[in-house]
Amino acid sequence: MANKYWLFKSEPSCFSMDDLKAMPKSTDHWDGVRNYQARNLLRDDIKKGDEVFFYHSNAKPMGIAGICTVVKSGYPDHTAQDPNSDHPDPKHTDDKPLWYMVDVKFKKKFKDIIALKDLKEISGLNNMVLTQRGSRLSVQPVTSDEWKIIIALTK
DNA sequence: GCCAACGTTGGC
DNA sequence: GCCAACGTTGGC
Repeated sequence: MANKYWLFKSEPSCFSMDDLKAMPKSTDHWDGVRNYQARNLLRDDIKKGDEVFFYHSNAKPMGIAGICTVVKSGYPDHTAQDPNSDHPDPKHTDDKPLWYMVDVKFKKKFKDIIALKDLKEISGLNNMVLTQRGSRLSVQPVTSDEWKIIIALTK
């Protein structure tokens, strides 16, 4: 099965690409997702070996900062059980996990952030989830064509 | 800081 | 099951 491509959003003031790089082994779990559509992707579709664009939202500049790699497929997001975490949810239990996360490892930071503004001007990316008006999904699929177009921008 | 778009909640 | 109200996301 070929690897797939994804895009994860984060507000860098909360967790940035540099923060991921600074973690032990440059690896961390992508916790705190509390949206069902994103949860389904984390639980069912995002697998070890997949590659992920790390997107900085609500930031200057706003755009794709680099690439990380999935090193562990979906498993229950135990931070939901920690009342002191940012996103506790009493409906999440050991028996019936509700929320999921994956582990990602820093791979590469782009020399320059690829700005959302620029992505929106590329015709091949017109149908990308990220460039859709009102798109809020924080974990989203990227097609291999979209991935190639964006990678080519960094060369 | 504003506000449009979206997802979720809860009354009925 | 509908939908208004509400809270959040995230670009601008």
